[in-house]
Amino acid sequence: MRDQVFDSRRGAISRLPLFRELSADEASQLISQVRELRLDKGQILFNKGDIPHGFFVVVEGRIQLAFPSEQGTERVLELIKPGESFGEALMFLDKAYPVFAQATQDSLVLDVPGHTMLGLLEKDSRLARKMLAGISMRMHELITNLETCSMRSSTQRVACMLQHQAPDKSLNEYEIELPAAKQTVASQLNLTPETFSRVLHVLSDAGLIEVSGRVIRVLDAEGLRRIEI
Amino acid sequence: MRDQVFDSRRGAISRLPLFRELSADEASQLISQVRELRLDKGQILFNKGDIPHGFFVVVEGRIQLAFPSEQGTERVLELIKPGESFGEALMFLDKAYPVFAQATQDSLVLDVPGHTMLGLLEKDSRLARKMLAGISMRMHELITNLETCSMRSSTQRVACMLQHQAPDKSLNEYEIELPAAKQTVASQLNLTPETFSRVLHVLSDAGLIEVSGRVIRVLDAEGLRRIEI
DNA sequence: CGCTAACTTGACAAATGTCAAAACATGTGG
DNA sequence: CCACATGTTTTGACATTTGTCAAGTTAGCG
Repeated sequence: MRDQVFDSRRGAISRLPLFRELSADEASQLISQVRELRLDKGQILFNKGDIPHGFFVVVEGRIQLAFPSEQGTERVLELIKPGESFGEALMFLDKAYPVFAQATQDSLVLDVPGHTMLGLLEKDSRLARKMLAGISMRMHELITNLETCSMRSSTQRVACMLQHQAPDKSLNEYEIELPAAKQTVASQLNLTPETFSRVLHVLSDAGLIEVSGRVIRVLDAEGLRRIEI
Repeated sequence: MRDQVFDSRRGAISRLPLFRELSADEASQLISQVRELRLDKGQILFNKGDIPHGFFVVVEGRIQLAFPSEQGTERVLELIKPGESFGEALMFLDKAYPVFAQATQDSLVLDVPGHTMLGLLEKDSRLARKMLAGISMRMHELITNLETCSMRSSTQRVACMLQHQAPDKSLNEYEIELPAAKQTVASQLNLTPETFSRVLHVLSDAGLIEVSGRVIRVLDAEGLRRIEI
C-alpha cells in the first residue's frame, strides 16, 4: 500500500516539467518529503499575508491567485494549470504571500517544502536552470499581463488579450477558448463583467470576432490591432 | 592602461550584489567578456521587439523600462537603479524584449553576454541561487506594482503606492521622496499627470499628507489605509 | 424540471481623461 | 547674477468612459 502511494507520486512527479530529469535518488528524496493536498472547488490554499514554507505544483485542477478586496471583489492575477508551479519566488525572499490561492475546481497539488527544494537546487545545476526558466516564464507572462492592463480603453484591453491568446501570431483568423469564466477573464483585464460583455458585443458588431459562450472566433486579427478606442 | 580598465571593472563588478562573492577566476572570466556601455540621458538601450543577447547591470544612473504607445505616451514599468540588473529573465526564454529600455540620466551599464552568464551559473550554485533571489525579488515587486494598479480608484492607487514606499510598515508618519518625476510616477500608477496632481491635492486637503516638490510627508498612514474612494 | 449561478442589457452617476493655458522649476549662456 | 528658454507641474472646463445598480435572460447542474 505504501509503495503504491510512493509509485503514484513518482509517476506524477516524473511527469512535471520541472522534475522530469531528476535522478532516481533525487526523485526519491523529493517524494518522501512532498505532501499531497486535495482541494475542493472553492477551497482556499493560503491567504494573502500567510507565511510561505515552500512552493506548490498543480497536478490536477486549477488554482487561481488573486488579490482580495474589501467588498469581496477579487482581482484575479493568474490561473495555474496542471504541470505548473507557483510560490517558488517566495522561497528566496522573506516575505508573506502577496496574493491568496484558491481552487476553482477540485484539484490536486503537491506541497514541496522549501528546504527540500533548496537542497536539491544546490546540487543540481540543471534543476536550478529549469527553475530559473520557470520563474522567468512566469515573469514574462506577468509583464504581458501588465501591458494588457495598461492599455487605455477597455476595448483595447480586450483586443490585446485576444491577440495574446492567439495560437500563432501570424494568423489573421483563429479560434480561442477563454481559460475561465467571463467574470474571471474580466477581472484579469481589470474590467467589470458588464463592461467586458459590452466590449465583446461591440467587437462582434464590428465584425472582428464571433462569440459563442466561452469560444471566441477572431475573424480579423489585423483589425483588432488597429483599434483606436 | 589596459590593466587600469580591467581593475576598474573588477571594482565595479565586485560591488554588485549579484557578483559580490565570485571567485577570482570567475570574476576575471566575467570581466573579460563584459562590455561597458555609457548612455546619455534619453538614449535608448533597446527597443521593444529587439532580440536579447544577454542581460544588463546598472552601475551608475537610472534606466527605465516602459511600454511604448502609438501617441508617444509611454507606460513606465520600472526604474532600475545602480546595483540592480534587468533582462536576466529573457536569457532563459526565446522571446523578444517586451519593453524598451531608456536612460533617464547619463548612465553606465554592463552588458553581460548570455553564454557567459549561463556558463557561470552551471558551475556556481551560489550564483544561481542569487540570480533566483534577484529575479524573485523583481517578480515580487512586479506583483506589488500590479496590485497597486488594480485598485479601483485613483485615490486608492496613490494611497497604496505611498504605503508601499514606507520605510517601515509600522510607522504611522514618515517622509518619502518620489523615485522619479511626477509624470513618471503617474505613469507607473497608470494615471495621467493631471489626475495624479489632483489626487495629491485631495490628500493634502484631507490632512493625510504634505507635498513639497518630490518630497511627500505622510501624516496619517492609518488614514491612507481607510480610504474608500 | 427547477434552482442557482453566470451573463446580458439598460439607465444613470461618477470618475477619469483630454485639451488648453497658466504657473512654476530648471538649466544655460550672456 | 540675470534673462531666457525648456521642460514640468498645476489648474480649469468639458467630454467620455466606465462603473453601479437593478432587472431580465440564459446556461449549467443536480
